[in-house]
Amino acid sequence: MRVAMRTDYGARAMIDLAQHYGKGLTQSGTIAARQQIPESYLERLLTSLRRAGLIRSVRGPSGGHELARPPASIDLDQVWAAIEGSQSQGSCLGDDGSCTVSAACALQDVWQDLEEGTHRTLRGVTLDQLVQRQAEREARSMYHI
Amino acid sequence: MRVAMRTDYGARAMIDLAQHYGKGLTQSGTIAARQQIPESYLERLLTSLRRAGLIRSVRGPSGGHELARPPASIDLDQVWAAIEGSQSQGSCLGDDGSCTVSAACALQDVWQDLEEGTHRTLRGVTLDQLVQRQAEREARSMYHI
DNA sequence: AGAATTCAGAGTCATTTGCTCAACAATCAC
DNA sequence: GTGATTGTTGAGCAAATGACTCTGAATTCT
Repeated sequence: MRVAMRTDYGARAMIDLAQHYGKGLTQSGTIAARQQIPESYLERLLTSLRRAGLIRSVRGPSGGHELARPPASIDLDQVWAAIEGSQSQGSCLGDDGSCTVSAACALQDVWQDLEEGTHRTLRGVTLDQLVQRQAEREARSMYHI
Repeated sequence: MRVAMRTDYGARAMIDLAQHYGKGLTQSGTIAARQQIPESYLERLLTSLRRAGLIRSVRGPSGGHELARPPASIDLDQVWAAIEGSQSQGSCLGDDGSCTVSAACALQDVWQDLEEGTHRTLRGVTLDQLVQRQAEREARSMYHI
């Protein structure tokens, strides 16, 4: 039950784009270098993010990527959904969401609570909040050195 | 980010044992049949649960398993820990819990929040609560038929 | 035309999952 | 004690997943 690498990659890429929002396009290679993400893997993630309508991409020389909307209007729940995709079903739960063993399975409620809790945690955490937090942290770490 | 099959199996097995708490030992084959879990796989899970001190096992003919403590004193967080084991690290987080990319990574807080939220959801959901819920659900489904 | 960049699909390699098998150890009935 | 019955352990396997790469397009700028 841990966060997948690609979700972390995707989130970091989005934060990177948020940090440069309004300053034109950013190329995948640049993001990959800054965030230490394998480039060819990142491109694949950017595709998912674009399909979800979170970023806009331009090809050709001097092409790149940028956020499709302002950082304040994008939260981690959207990023999560874009990347984690539609692969969420809980164990004893079938595709329709009901328990495959017992219709009275009390566990399905708990597993659903878990998922809802995840969404609740991620929802509301916007990219600009993260950019701001990051800036604060960096400033604070300066003093520590 | 979904609940692993074995966690669901383990939880169901524990509920099964809770339903028969105080009525002596229950054999793995019986649990496997009732909960529709592959028996040889279940035995392996029961070992984990026993190592965690959640159940007590007796071998030999008329052997079996039973809860080591009353169902009210065991919650899903303990079951989770027993089965999910010690394999929790979040993406950009190294073994020490700090971000491998940037010490100022704002994401690590979020990922940690996710994990804490999971524990918070599971903690307090005791086996006897689940048994009770299950009974209520079954009673309700009787009326529906 | 040619270079730089994104886009798309298949393909690789290692890990994890769900699960089985076989040998072993303990316990009970006789 | 013998043998049947049950739990315990370890090795191991097939399929899925995950992280990542390669190749070859498509697109756009100069």
